[in-house]
Amino acid sequence: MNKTEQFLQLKGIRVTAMRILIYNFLSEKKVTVTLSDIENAFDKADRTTLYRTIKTFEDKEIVHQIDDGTGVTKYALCEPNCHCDLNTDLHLHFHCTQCGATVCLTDHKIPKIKVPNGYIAEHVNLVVKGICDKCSVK
Amino acid sequence: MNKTEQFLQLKGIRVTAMRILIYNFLSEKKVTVTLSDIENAFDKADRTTLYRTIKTFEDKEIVHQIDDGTGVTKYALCEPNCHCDLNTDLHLHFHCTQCGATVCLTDHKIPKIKVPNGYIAEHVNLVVKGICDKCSVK
DNA sequence: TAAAATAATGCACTTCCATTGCATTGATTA
DNA sequence: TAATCAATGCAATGGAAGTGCATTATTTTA
Ligand SMILES: [Mn+2]
Ligand SMILES: [Mn+2]
Ligand SMILES: [Zn+2]
Ligand SMILES: [Zn+2]
Repeated sequence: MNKTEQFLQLKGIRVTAMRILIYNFLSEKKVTVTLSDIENAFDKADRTTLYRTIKTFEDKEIVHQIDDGTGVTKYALCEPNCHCDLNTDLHLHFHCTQCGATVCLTDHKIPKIKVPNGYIAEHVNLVVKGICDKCSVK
Repeated sequence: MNKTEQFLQLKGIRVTAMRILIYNFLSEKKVTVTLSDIENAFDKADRTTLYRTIKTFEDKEIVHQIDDGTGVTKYALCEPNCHCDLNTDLHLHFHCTQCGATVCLTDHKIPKIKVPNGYIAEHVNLVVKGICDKCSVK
């Protein structure tokens, strides 16, 4: 049993071929991926299975969702010390309008946001759009 | 010719019955609205017309879009000194998870966000989720 | 180990929202 | 008034997310 399999088991989910494949696919990626990206990478597999696999990963805090405003949900592996559940230590996300890539800026935390009296802030989503490092040097 | 009609003409679009109605509907609202909200308010009108009216308003910077992460696009009238085009003076948006309302916090500007070297920030979308003032007092 | 229980997968179908083509109606201008 | 151009209405499309149910695989337990 290798690292990936051990990790999945530790997270309390059954270790299946599909889950290992998807997990490894995500860990090789430097950027966030959509369900379609996964579909294209595993065209033999059914979309529903991929969809449910990613949902399971989400539930178990293996991946987190990113809503970058493009209308398509992006996913990325959580960092070892990620606390998606607690909504603390939230990093920001960057969407490149040139190449379309969305990346986690894991060590750029979201600053404290002030809200008016009476409002209770529970969660913050912050997406910066612009040109990424790879596109800006071209 | 009243205020609304003058305003629309000033923005360089034809003054039609539908546009006046939708503009007034938006200006009476304290919160952002969805296309469905407008549909429900004007059930005699065709959805496409409402859709295109709001798109025209957007192009002419009469309204701005808000993506609050619910998956449905919200719209709100721009403030008199709104610069949606320049991406300057961006205010933040608040989405109440209790009543579902999304509001513009027009005098809560988005703080300067640092991005890594090589990245060029052009636009920032910031949505705070939580409990709004009306819901928190209940 | 075999049977029973539980979870994962695959297929078909649905829902929701955004968007477009095209014909028609209405407004503006020459 | 006729010609022109924009707004409206209808029908259809497309993309993405989500669900019900039968089948297959994995795990439990007797
Ligand atoms: Mn992230
Ligand atoms: Mn706003
Ligand atoms: Zn890029
Ligand atoms: Zn509320």
